[in-house]
This record gives sequence, structure tokens and C-alpha cells, in this order.
Amino acid sequence: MARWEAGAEGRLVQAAYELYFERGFDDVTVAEIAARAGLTKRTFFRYFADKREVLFSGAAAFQEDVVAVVTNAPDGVAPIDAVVAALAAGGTGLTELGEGARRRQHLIDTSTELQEREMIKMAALTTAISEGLERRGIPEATASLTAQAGVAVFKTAFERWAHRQGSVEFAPLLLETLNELRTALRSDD
Amino acid sequence: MARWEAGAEGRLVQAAYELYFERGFDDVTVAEIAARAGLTKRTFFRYFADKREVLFSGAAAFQEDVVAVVTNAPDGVAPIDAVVAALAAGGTGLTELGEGARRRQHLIDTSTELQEREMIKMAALTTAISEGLERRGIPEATASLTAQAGVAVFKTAFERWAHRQGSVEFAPLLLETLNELRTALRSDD
DNA sequence: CATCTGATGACACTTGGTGTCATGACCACG
DNA sequence: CGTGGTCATGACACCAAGTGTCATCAGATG
Repeated sequence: MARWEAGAEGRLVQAAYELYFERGFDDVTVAEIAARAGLTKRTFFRYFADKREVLFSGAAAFQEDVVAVVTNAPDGVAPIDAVVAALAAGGTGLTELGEGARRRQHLIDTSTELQEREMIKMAALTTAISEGLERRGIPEATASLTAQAGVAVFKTAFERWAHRQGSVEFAPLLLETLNELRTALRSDD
Repeated sequence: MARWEAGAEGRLVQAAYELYFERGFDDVTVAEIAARAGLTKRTFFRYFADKREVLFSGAAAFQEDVVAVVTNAPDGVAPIDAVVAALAAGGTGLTELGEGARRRQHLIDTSTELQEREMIKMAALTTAISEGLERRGIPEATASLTAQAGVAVFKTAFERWAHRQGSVEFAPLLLETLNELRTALRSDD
């Protein structure tokens, strides 16, 4: 089966995380990552579209999970509640990675390039959630705004989680944030 | 005064827009832009940090305008109303550019790289608005969520404006979108 | 007139990213 | 047993973005 050492993609991911953590995103070259994985630069770019993408290899699966929960929510649940429940589930999965997730987030927070990439992943997630809602019969305008609000709440809650020590339950943090958003949108206070 | 042909930065912006419109963002090189402006690649990078930034040369002024309106809003106005009013004013200024603004937006919408850059500009705007609110005594959590909601509404409204023919008033579109968001956040419907 | 200043050009260099062909192990099939 | 095909990888050349560094030179300054 294995004509070459198996798991090339995994080795590249591992090597990239190690080097990015050691020296920061900017000071690592793709050639170095590939070398640590026992491969060449050319092979790196066969697995990942660019130097940033290697840090988002789990994004597709995350998005699919979230959309699946939205899609399978029972009838009668309000769109915003379905979205927040889905993001609570997905986010809990992430926070269970503990310190690793925090270190990754710190890496992103200290690189403009990585923030750009993260934002486009969040935008893709937003679009996918919106389409999931539309498949449930929600009109496009509502679906889009609901997805945007949900993802904004998720980002804020995750940021709060990442900036805290120890383990905090993610789901309650998310619901609390949603309620804060609701309050903030009132014209009278 | 003018030891060289004056207005180098403006000429670069103009040349970049022309070429990007003619052939698309990807198929234009910085050397070409510089040549059309009668300058060299090296000089381009003295004015703009990278190839994308030239399309966002007005972003700083836009942000300052919006933040100024937020800062100067009369006391007693709810944060979300102050933010939306500020974005209505700024957005109206943009939409007055008419077809030019639509063409620019179309350029961004057809390039992932440019979308990334636009998102980070929006994120910077969000942060600046949030800080403006905090200076008015709004607590950080509320300020941040209010700013996020406001900017999300702005993006949606501007997108709707851009995808329409003829001239549409921007401010009513924005208020309508805000109300849709409020409705979407209700758990009961 | 001498000097300083600041925008620009010239040029070399690094790195991200791609196109293209060669290699060599494994597999299927006669 | 051999022969040809498949496919992940390497080798290599190439382009374009972006940067560091020094030279240039018109005009301002004194």
C-alpha cells in the first residue's frame, strides 16, 4: 500500500504547527516545513493552497458539522436558536482541544495574514449556515442576517473563551453573548 | 515645488483601477501599474503596502468619518442608533459615487484576496467604532457587540445597494436591514 | 556657491506559488 | 514472470510580490 512514508498531509500539518509555534508564522518558510516533514516545498503546495491554509485544515469538517446540526434541528425551532445550538456544539468540540486551541488562536491573533484567512473561513461558514436555513424554508434575507448574527456571537464568545485561563464551559458563554447582543440592539436604554 | 511630476500616489491609484477594471485583479502586475503611472515598482511599494491596498486608500478617511459621527452623537442616543446613523452617513457618501462604487465592489467580489482585505478593513472599522462607544461610557462587551451588529447590517445593506440598478437611497435601506436583524434575533416565531 | 533633503530609480535578493517533466515503487493483467 | 500503467513525489525552472540598500538629482536652504 504505502509506497512512501504514509501520512504526508498529517506530517506537514504537524511540522507547520511546530515551526509556527517556535518562531512565529512570518519567520518560517514553506521549504522548512516541508523539510521537517521529510518532503519538498512542491509537495507542500500539492496538499495546501498556500502557507496559511495548513492552519485551517479542520475548517471544512467544522463547517459541515455545524451545518448538519442546523439542518437537522427539529421543526418549530427559531432560526437563531438552531444556529446558536449548532455553533455551541461545534465550539464545544473546539474548546475540548484545550490549550492547543488557545495557542492556535494566539498565533492567528498575532498575524494579520492569518486573521484575513480566518475571516474568510468565518464568512464561508456564514454563507453555509445561511444556505442551510434557506433549505429549511427561511427567506434569504432572514437567513443571511441570522447566520451573520450567530457567527458574530460565536466569534465573540470564542475570543472570550480563548483569553481565559482554565476550562470554561463554552455553551453557556455563547448563550450569554447572544443575550448581550439582543440587549445591545434595543433602541431604548 | 514639484521636482518630479506631482501626484504620484493619485496616479498610482488611477492606474491601478484602470488596469484592474480592464483585466481583473489577478492578471495585473504591480510593475504594469507603476509603468502606467510613469513610476517604478519600487515606488509603488513606497506608497502602498501591497498590491491590494491601493484599492482601499479611502478606507482610513471613511473610518474616521464614521467614528467622528459616533463620537459626536448627542447624549441619550442608544448606542446602536448612534452607530447606524454614523454608518448611514458614511455609506451615503459612498453610494454617491454611483457606478464607480459598484464597479469597485464587483472587483472585490470576484477576488478572494480582495475579499480578505475588505474583511480586515471592516474588522478595523468595527474595532474603531467600539472604541468610540467606549469613550462614551458604554461598557466594552456592549460596545463590541453593537459595533459588530452595526457593521454587519452595513455590509448587508451595501451589498443590496450594489446589486441594484439605478440610484437607491442608502439610509432607508440600512434602517430596514437593522429592523430585519432585530426580527431575526427573536426566539419566538 | 555649498550643502542638505527627500522622492525616485536601479539592482539584487528572498520567498510564495506554479508548470512541467522525470522517477520509481506498487499494482493489474497477460 | 514480465510488462505496462498509475500516482505520489522530486527536480528544476520560472514568475511575481515584496524588501533592503545605495545612487541620483532637482530644488530648498543658508
